[in-house]
Amino acid sequence: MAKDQHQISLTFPDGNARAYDAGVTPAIVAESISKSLSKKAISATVDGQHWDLQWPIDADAQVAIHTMQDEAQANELVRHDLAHIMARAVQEIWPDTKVTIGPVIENGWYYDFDREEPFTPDDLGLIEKKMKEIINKRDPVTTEVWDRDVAIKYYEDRGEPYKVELIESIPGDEPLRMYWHGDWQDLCRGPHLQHTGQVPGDAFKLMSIAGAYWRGDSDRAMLQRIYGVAFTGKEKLRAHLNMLEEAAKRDHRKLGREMDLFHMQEEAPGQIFWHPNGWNIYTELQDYMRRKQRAGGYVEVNTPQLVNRKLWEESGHWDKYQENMFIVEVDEDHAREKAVNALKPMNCPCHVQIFNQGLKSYRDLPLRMAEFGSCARYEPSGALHGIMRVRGFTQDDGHIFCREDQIEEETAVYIDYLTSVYKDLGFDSFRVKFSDRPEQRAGSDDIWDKAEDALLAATRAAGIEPEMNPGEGAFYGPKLEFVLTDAIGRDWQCGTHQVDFVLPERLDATYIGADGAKHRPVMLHRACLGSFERFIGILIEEHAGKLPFWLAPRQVVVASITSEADDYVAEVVETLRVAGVRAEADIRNEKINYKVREHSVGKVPVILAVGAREVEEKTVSVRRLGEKQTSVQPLADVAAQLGTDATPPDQR
RNA sequence: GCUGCUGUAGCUCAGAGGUAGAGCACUCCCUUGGUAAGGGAGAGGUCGAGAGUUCGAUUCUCUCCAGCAGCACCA
Repeated sequence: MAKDQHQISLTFPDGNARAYDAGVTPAIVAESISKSLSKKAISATVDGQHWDLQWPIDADAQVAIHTMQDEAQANELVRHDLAHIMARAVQEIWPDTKVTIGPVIENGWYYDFDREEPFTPDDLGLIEKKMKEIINKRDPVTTEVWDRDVAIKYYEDRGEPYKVELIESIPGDEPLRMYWHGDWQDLCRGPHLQHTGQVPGDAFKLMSIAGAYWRGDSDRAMLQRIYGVAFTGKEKLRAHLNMLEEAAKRDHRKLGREMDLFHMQEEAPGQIFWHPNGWNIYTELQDYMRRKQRAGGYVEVNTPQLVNRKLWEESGHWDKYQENMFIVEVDEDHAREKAVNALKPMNCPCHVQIFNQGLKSYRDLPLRMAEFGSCARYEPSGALHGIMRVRGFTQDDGHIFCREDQIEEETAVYIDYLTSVYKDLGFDSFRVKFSDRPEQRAGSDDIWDKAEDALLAATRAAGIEPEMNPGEGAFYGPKLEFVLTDAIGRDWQCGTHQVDFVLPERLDATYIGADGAKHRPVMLHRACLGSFERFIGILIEEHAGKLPFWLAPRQVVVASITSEADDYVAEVVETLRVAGVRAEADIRNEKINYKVREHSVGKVPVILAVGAREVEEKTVSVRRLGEKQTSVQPLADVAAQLGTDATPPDQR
């Protein structure tokens, strides 16, 4: 025994320390503490790192032993073990299937397979059954560290090319860890549970099958991905499935139909037919944004939809963005050549044209130029999604022409502006991603340093620590992305703020400096909502259709209980309209129950029911959406209150 | 764009190789009813489009279009 037998000191969460032989595993540590802990243990945290019970500890460390009660660690292990168990199940059922990778994700995991035959929804049941069998076997989970070449040889022999490639792409030449779930083996960093029986067999569910490119590269093989969700107990699984069901009810596509907001049809894929109700939201939001922009020191402009290719060639879009552009060729009489135009996919080149008219002075900067710019982009068919990702949309676009040393200040001003807009629209918090220099880029590192520093400094000064998105910036400059999530938690970039050194150069934008010489301005591209279409989609889902009163397309329905109240209904509607409220009458020959149900389903925020009593007393019976309680109040009071509610937040 | 799935009445969905059904919505009639569906009758469909197989296709096959989930791409 040449092994190092020195002692190490392990400190536990309660502050107590104990001495162990070096190389002790958390499993042994747990046993030394108590028999029951040893049984319940699933993993450990060693100096902040999630640690397998079988991994040795070689030096003094802070150690915490985890059980299923430790939600974060337990979820990670359960999901990760299930990924392996699922891969084993799939290979047991279809041995010709090749395995690739299977990471833990939010609420579950996925695993990508390569197999000739596509998996069918029925297969999911089969796989789940097999997985439960594996769990019931309580097969031990074991781990070993292998040399690289041994691992590569092993996978080559087994006909697992993806694993070979994976190993070859792992940098360095450190040894690799292998895990076994019973006889089934996978390359894996770990940690894992101790045996398959530790996975709760009733707290997972396979959700869906989808295609996914190997290594996320659309030039490479399309694999089959199976998604699963898993939790530490079946109640939590049930709660999650329940949440998904509830979220589906908030889907803007469903609510858009139910609230009669918009529709889309085959003849115009990715474009929206706004119905009166939906257009009401849109225009109300646009009116609000226009006021905010004015207050924010922007000048509003408007530029052409259809622009000759010459400008797109100069801007660089013809080269870099052509496949996303709608190109329109016009055969003009007597013309020698066809005129080739493109619907604008962005507004920036047009804004530079306005900037370029006349001479600009340094005194004009920063120049904040805004447009509700309608853009058309030929988005890939598979990218379209309701009104959130469309081919025709309108950005609340803006470009700030400024000096390099104004970037930070303008960014700070912008973040402040965006924050107040989001707050007014019901988003008190949002995520910010910071994307820095990509490999392929224009401009010197010196300029990039300054631009990145300026964006980061302004963001942090606003008290926001952005998520880092390394290498994801545009080729012309770094950017901030403001991200909101939809009903089922998918991320959508709404606001954006980007620095651009390139376009002013390409389109030769200049201003005259204090020194009398021409200088190049920097352009900041920014959109706050992003696009009205996407933002309205997010708004609908965020509020489950129950929009803030001032944005609600139908604010009040005044419903008669008996036809004797019809005249009074008209009077109430008129009073509300005068107070600035969108009110409509419902004097149909229907029961009040029926009317209440219909307008509740239609998400009308306020229903005022009036019958003989209200006519007599000049009152209304107020029922707010989502409340069972009603209250009878004087008409004048209700009109005043609703008039206030209907006032946009910036005008209160 | 890629992989898989889907496309039947305005909506949600049944259905079968022999040219279609339900509920809700819609229209009309009865009902005037106090806060989430009162009753009755009626009308409504080239079964996504095109081609093929078949005596016969909405049903089977192929192509296209659109939608859904995911991937890739992106506001």
